[in-house]
Amino acid sequence: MKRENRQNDKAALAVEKLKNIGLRATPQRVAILAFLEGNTSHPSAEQIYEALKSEMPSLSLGTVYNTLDELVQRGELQELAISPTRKHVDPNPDPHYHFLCEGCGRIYDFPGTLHTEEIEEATKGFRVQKYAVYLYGICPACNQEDSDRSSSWCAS
Amino acid sequence: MKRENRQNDKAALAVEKLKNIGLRATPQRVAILAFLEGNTSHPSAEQIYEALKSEMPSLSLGTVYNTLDELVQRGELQELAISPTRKHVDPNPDPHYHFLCEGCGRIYDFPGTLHTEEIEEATKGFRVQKYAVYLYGICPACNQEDSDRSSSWCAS
DNA sequence: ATAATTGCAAAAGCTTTGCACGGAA
DNA sequence: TTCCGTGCAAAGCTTTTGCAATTAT
Repeated sequence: MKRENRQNDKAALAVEKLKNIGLRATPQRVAILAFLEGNTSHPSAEQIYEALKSEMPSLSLGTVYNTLDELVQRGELQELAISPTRKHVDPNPDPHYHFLCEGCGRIYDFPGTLHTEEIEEATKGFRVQKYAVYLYGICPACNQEDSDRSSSWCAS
Repeated sequence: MKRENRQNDKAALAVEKLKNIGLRATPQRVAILAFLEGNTSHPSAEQIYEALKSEMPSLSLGTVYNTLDELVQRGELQELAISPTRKHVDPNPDPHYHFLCEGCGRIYDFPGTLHTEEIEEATKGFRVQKYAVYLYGICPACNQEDSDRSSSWCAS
């Protein structure tokens, strides 16, 4: 019941958002936008498609790509080039940093703002319109696994 | 004459470098490394291939990819994911920022160091091993063109 | 000699595109 | 009713891979 309401809220929000930016509120777009609402997993198009096709079997991957493109162009979400092989999206369009764990592939949000004034003397004449900061390494969960593995390796 | 010597120097440097990192000094690798030496254009694999195939017609694109992979793995150069469609390489492996001009597609180097301590409280438990900072906007040359265009548009 | 490397071509991903049908406004 | 959006399938691009022939050491 609660879950249903949450879903309805997200769907309503999605419809609203789509109308605001001048896009038709099709079931596909609503489903995609509702899925992304408050989602911090930074999914790829494929992952969104996989997540939604059970509740909407007719959905096609092409539509996911098209919808994401529209939403990116209208500034509703940002595209991440943090993975070397796949694009991911972040429903939070505000600038912040991202961390890709090389162990599990998860992408994490980090607060952080780049002060382009710091490099202003170098950027003289350059108009910086946006930026991306990508961090790479090992997340706490995978770090833990590593120590587990080394402990057992030490103990054996 | 001078140009020839410079090329020989670069080739010699390339051979040296390859031996140091335990790779056979094949003509293909030497050509690629010599081409990249001191090159600040951040070429893609395709661009390297195009630039070299006149002087080495037998060179294949696959070899360029293989060589770049080896060099990246051994830390001799870094891969840039700044373009949404293509990977580029930078022969300078030291961390710094990059700027992609949306007007002309050129990639520029910028001095700059990310102080991960700034976000240390958020990164607690995260092991940051490397990072990338990508700036997007309009470079001075394209900016100039823009004002030229608007002036003539105003004047007409 | 021999193990690494090349070139070629095919394959693999991810993403985009074209087009006829269907549905939102 | 009109035009936008969808689904499907094909095509496009960049990158990777397999393998026989070649070559650096």
